[in-house]
Amino acid sequence: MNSIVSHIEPLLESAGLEGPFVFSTPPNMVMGDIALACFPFAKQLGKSPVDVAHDVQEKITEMESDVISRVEVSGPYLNFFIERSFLASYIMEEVLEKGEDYGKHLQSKKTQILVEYGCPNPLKAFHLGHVKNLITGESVARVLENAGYDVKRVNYQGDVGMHVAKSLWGIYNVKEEFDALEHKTTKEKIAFLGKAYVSGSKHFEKGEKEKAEIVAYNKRVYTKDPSIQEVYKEAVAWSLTYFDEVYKEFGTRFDALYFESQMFERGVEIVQKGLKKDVFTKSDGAIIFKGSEYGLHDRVFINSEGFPTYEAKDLALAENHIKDFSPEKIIHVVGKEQTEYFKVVFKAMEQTLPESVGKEHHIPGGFLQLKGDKKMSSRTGSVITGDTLVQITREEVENVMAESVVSNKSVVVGAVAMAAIKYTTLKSDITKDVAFDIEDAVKIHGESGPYLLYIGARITSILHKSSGGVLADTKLYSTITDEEKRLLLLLGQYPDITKKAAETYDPSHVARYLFDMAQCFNTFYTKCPVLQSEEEQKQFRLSLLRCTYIVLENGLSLLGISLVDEM
RNA sequence: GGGCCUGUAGUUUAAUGGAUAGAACAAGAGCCUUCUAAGCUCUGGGUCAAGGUUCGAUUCCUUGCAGGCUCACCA
Repeated sequence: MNSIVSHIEPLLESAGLEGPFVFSTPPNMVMGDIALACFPFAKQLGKSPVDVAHDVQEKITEMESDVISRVEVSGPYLNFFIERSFLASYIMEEVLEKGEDYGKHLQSKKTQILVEYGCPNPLKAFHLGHVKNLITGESVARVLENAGYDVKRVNYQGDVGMHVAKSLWGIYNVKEEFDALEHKTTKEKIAFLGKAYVSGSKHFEKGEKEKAEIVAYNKRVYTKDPSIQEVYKEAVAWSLTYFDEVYKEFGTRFDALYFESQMFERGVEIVQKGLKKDVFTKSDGAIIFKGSEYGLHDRVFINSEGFPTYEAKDLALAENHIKDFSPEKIIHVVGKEQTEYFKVVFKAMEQTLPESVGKEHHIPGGFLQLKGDKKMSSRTGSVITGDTLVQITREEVENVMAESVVSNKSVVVGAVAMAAIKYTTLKSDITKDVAFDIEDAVKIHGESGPYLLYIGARITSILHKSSGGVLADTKLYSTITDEEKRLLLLLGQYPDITKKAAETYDPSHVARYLFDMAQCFNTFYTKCPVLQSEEEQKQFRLSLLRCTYIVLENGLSLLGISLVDEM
């Protein structure tokens, strides 16, 4: 739309209007292709919006234009009808010419953005919340790259802290089991660690004695007590190996991995230094930052034991981010429950790390709410892990594909399952909670990943049967149907959508757009036969298919979803 | 209790202050001798409540109601 509009604007200006012009899409395609509301001009010209619309319509109708076939007035709106052959050649040429670059943008200068996401905790299960975060973070990164930013993916993993202590307690509680796992598979090791954590957590809440033991483990981790190093390091290594597999499976990778244990000492230093400058204050043996003086709330940065809290470690992390890269922005894709936390930490950071000012941003991710509207917790042990989700989804896909004969079926099943999971995660506003219903997540009908993959398979199938032949020819075809026009208009909007997604750090715009586009394609598909039509029309439609495929592929790649040839 | 956020069909959701609030699922009725029916077509059903600002409010403001998150030694 962006580009087509640039052909309409001069007409409006010669009709006496002053920009900027804000165009929209009429509610119904019968009314027109592109709309302009005349409210803003009413004041300028001292007339009612309806009169303005009529005036302009009259003037534009008198002008010669290859772009506009006619203009209609509907109340205060001007509705433009684009010349169909112009629309077709204009959009199709651009899409075909740019190919995988269609919908990409350039920034005037190369700006680096750090995107932090992932952030699982070693020694703890990789549950659905992590899956959501991983998928979302990767997609945000891709959307920003597509918008011309130099994106660096960073991950911060919590290898120290109470959760680790709980797991260690659980491990030592059944140490023989742990030892026996040495040569077993990663999956078995991880299952064990998950259980150890649950066991530690339960005992932590239950008994005072166990609680004290766990707190002692926490201290031993911090003080690098030699007696636990071997087990601790081994268990962390298991987790990290597993995470690598998960990252690969979900199609993500990181430019840098940071660990909480690395931020420990520097975190203390920063806070101690800040204490001398009165950035922090002592309170009940702890060192706190008085967020309350800034309309926020107070937080402990170093506890009364002298250990840094997560807050202090985050200060050190930020320092590392800025030292290791040269970001203009650092985006933390983290759950929205940490919104208030980040406000306080960023405020403290303004003073401990002045170069961070204006760079740190928190993108609050919604929760993954289970159907029973309970926030999922890995404490209860009744969690669904990422592996389980993938497994259940695969089974669902296999059911549907029971009859179909495709080559390399298990690969297709995997791709379709992954598309289903990713699409469900990304289709709604990033900050909103995703109501997670396992039935819904594995959905492969309606607004879903597989629906999108399906149109890709349909297109591939037709192109395959079209007796080959490269169709570089974007021959103009004069009789373009309504379905074709609608599809063309949508294809033309794709670059606007990717831009909006980057501006709002929200890939869901792309997800929903692709669904609209796919719906539109399916209507075209049922109404407009391709291979059976006569030569000139067939050529045109084949080109349109290729354009649709390009946009589909580009858009899906921003969501981290790959197409399949058949399904 | 303080702060922050959110309330849209039965469910999950969309809508720079603008046209008849748009979809998906579920429900009901149709469509496969024709490019993949994981599809298409049709039907019913919705803005938490009350005020206010505005030519115009799902959108902005106030109050109420309901829910979520958070508020010192967890991450």
